[in-house]
Formats: sequence, structure tokens, C-alpha cells
Amino acid sequence: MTVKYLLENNFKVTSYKKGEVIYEPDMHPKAVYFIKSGRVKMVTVNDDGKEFIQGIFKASEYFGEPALLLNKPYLAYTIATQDTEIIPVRKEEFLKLIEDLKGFSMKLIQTLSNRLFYKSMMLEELANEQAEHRIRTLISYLFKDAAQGEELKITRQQLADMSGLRVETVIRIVKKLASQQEIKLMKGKVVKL
Amino acid sequence: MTVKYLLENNFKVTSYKKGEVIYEPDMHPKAVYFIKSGRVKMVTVNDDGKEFIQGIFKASEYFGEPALLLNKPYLAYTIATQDTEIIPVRKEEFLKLIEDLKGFSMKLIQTLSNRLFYKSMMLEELANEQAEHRIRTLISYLFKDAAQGEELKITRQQLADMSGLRVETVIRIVKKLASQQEIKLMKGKVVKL
DNA sequence: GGCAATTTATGATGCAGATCATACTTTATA
DNA sequence: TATAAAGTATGATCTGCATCATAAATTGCC
Repeated sequence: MTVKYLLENNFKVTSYKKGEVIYEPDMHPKAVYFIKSGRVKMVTVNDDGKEFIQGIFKASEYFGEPALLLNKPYLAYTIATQDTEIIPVRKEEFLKLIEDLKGFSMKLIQTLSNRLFYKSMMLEELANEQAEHRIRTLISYLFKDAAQGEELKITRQQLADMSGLRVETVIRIVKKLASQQEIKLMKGKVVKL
Repeated sequence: MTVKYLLENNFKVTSYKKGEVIYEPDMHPKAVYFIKSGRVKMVTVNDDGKEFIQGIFKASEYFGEPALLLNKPYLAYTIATQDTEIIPVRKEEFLKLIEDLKGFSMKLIQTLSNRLFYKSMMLEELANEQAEHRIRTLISYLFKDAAQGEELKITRQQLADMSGLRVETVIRIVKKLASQQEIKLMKGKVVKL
């Protein structure tokens, strides 16, 4: 996997504390960010200060390529949601990865395609579906690769910020889904059944 | 441009009448579709039959690669919104384009990145912004490369289906924007000023 | 050029989810 | 092991846009 390759080739690791900003809107992209460990959220913030979570990135994933490759300023903030180690790969080096690293370019195309699938799904939900349907779809997407009994590492507020709803609404719906046995709650955490 | 290359290499052209369906949800992808002439909309339809327009594709553009490259069934319908000529490129041939055609792979990555930008922008709008803001953003995006005086080739219904609003709402807002001199109306068509 | 279909227009009413307020529970941290 | 902070919970009220109804203007087409 690419992070291992980068470490073997002496790329440097940068540490970010929980809450630290990696980049913000309007900045000119300088690198692609590979996550060695930790967790990062990508959020856009509107004029009223409301956040929308565009995506959540975990260890071994990377982010920030679209803006870099299009030479456009970032639209979003990326923020470490826990202590995180990141390997920044500068543009020329990233382009070299695409050229040289066998299969990397196809992998990147598939990564972008997966993100498009997710965004298409959410657009459809936000455009046409009621609150309950949105949360059902979102939770089942987030549980996609999870085992039975596993718990969501995501708060109600984050579900709200991903679905365009308010926390109170998400809380009410999650309770309802639990009462209908669609999910289980343990100490407030959503658990897959 | 790639369509020219395909025509020179004897790829076959298929014709679709206005309203004809090119592919539909759950179908297994067989090809990538290059548009020689015409116009195609990509729409998802929910259980109540409400449409959401995921994208609109014009001559020289192509669609359908993400599902093909991920080996996933389509999520959306693609429908010719006028008489359209299409060059279907089968998977092996498309993979060959990526491998062989110099620069094609990077172009594809940029195309996917642009679609991600659009979807991120619209997600933010649908999640957090009021109707008027959504329509402003959408219209200015659609007019991005247009000259002053050019008219939108898009109906109120289509704006509604792209923004998650109802036609009536879009009509009221478009009238308001016109009255505020943000756009001009000529025989009902939205014109850039 | 005339008729049908599509698109635009406008008013009246209803409702899902936002907003506001207030409290309880779980988790972090000093 | 306190105590603060973050997250979950619940009720009451308010509102932007959907929905419904009905008509006028524009476009397509034989």
C-alpha cells in the first residue's frame, strides 16, 4: 500500500493534534496528504458558520488531490478529528507516483470514482428524501464493511453535518430506528446488528 | 480530442432519439459512452418517482466510467434530452485508451476531479443553503463559461431537478432574481447579463 | 397556421424539520 | 475522583418550501 512505499522511500511524517487544521479554503494546493495514522474530516462552512462534512478520511487514505491536479484553490477545510500523522507529498512527487508507480494511476481513478458514488448517493438523498430515509442510507453506508456488533465512531452531530439535518432531528431518528430494531444503542453509541 | 480519435479509428456511432434511455440503474456496465453530438442527462429516481439530475453531458464529453471501472451496477439513468450520437467504447478498449493514449489517464483524473468539485458544491448547497442561494449558485455555475447575453439551455424544471427544489419555487426565485437585475429574462429564457 | 404539449406563472394552504430552551449522560482531563 | 466538556435527550413553537389548484405563455409539430 502506498503509505508503506512512502515511508520506505523516506518521505517525512508530520504530526497534527486533534482539532488542528491541515488546509483551509482558498489556499493554493501544494501537496497531497497521505494519512499514516489518525482521522481527518473534510468540511465546507457556509456564511452562517454551518458545517457540512464532505468526507472523512482514515489511515492509509489520502486527500487533497482534486484541487492540486486542477490547480484550483481548496473549497474545504481539512481538520484532524484526533491526533494524526500525515505524509505530505508535493505535486511533482505525486505526479511521479502517477507516472512511475505501477497501477497507482488506476487506483487513483477508482478512488475518485468511489467518492463520486458516495456524493451522488448523498445528493440524491439530500435532494429528494426525508430525514429518516437519509439517516438510514447514511448509517448503512457507514456500516457497509463493518461486522455485526461493531459501533459507529461517529457522533449524532457528525451524522447531522453529513446529512444536512440538525442534531436534534438526528437524535430523534436514531432513537426511532433503535426502537424499530434497525440498529442497537449501547451507551448512546450506534451499534450494527 | 478523443471523439475525433475514436472516429478516425473506426469506432461505431449509435443514434438515440430524444427521450431514449442509454442505460438504467442496476444494469451491469459494458461501455463508456462518448458523445459525438447531442445532449444527455444523468438522473436518479427515487421511490416516489422524483428525479434528481446528477449531471448533464454535452458533445465531446463522456459518461459511465466510474461504474465500469469499479465493476458496480449503475445507480442512474442516462437519457438523451435531444437527438444524440454516441460512440460506445467497450471496457477493454477503454482500458487500452487509458494505457496507450498519451495523457488520457491524466485527463480522466481531471474530469473526475471536476465532477467531484461540482458535486461537493451542490452537496454544500443542498445541505445548508436556502432556495434562493441554491439557484444563484447553480445558475452562476451553469453560466461559468458563457458570454454575456447567452441564454440557459435549461428549463425551470431541470433547475428544480438539479437543486432539490420544486418547479414552482424555482419559477418564483428566477422571477425575483430577474426583478433584482441579477439575470435577464427573454421569452421566459434565463439570459446572462 | 392551428392545435397539442410543454413550460412558465400565481395564489392558498399544510407540514416536516428547524429553532429554542432546558436537562440529563457519558467521556475526557486535571 | 471531581468537575468540566462534549454528547445525547425531549418538549414547544415557528417557518420556508412543498403541495395543490388553476391558468397563461411559449414551443413543437402535422
